[in-house]
Formats: sequence, structure tokens, C-alpha cells
Amino acid sequence: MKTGDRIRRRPGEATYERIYALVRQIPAGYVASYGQIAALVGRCTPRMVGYALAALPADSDVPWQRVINAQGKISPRADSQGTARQRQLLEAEGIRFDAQNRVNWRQVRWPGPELDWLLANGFSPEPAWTPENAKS
DNA sequence: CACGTGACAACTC
DNA sequence: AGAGTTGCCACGT
Repeated sequence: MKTGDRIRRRPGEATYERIYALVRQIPAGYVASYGQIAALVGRCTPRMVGYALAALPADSDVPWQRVINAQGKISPRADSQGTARQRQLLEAEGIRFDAQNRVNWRQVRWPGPELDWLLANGFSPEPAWTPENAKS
């Protein structure tokens, strides 16, 4: 170990790629929060998840629309049309929004990947916390 | 409920 | 090679 090794990450596995790998596991009909993804990735902030998703190319195979904020709402961003598109994609997958434009977390929250998948892909078996849990 | 605070990697010159 | 730019959040008070 040299003095610059703050974060141990596997060679070739950039943080963004790990975020993408995780988001790819979210099945249609479920959504995850930025904080939930961040907790699974480890050494990652919810904001970074947003950064990573914002950097995705349009033709990406990552289901970015399945990640929303802890309030259960679609995060506003620069391109307002993108927000509408995200909602459209989610509704096509069966996600319902209430009058406040929020989803019902208890119904559609992604439980997370299988334990063996986590282990096989170098993720921590137990996420420290999720924002939704921390509040309650 | 509104506000301020915390905290990061990838890309582009 | 290094500095500057960019970008979809959560929490406590």
C-alpha cells in the first residue's frame, strides 16, 4: 500500500461503472433511490449516483429511469423534458405516481440484488443504511 | 417547509 | 500533465 491509496477499488472498476452495474440489476416495475444505490456501492454519496447517471449516453443500456430521489419523486434536472420522459418510462413499466408526483416506496422499492450477486461482483454484503430506513 | 451544509469522479481543454 | 468544468442528492436545523 502506498500513501495515496485512500479507496481500495478493483483495477478496471471505476466508481461509475459499479454504479451502472448496480442500476442494471433493477428490474422493471421497481425503483431505487440515489441513496440506496450509493449505500450499496460503498464509499459513494447519493449525489455521485446522480452525477453518474447524468453522464450516461442516450443509447446506454442502463435503466437510469429507475433511480429517483428519496422523496419518491423524479429529481428535477436541467432538461425538463427528460423529467417527463423519465416519468413516462416508469409509468410504462407500471409505476404509479400520486397527486404529489410521488411513488409509493413501500410498493415499488427495489429490495436490492441477491446476496450472491453482491458477493460475486465485489459489493458489500450489508449496506450501511438507506435514506428511507434512516428516516424511520 | 425552507434553508444551509456535506462531499466527487469523469471529462475536456 | 494538471487545472477547470460539469452534473438527475440527502440530511439536519
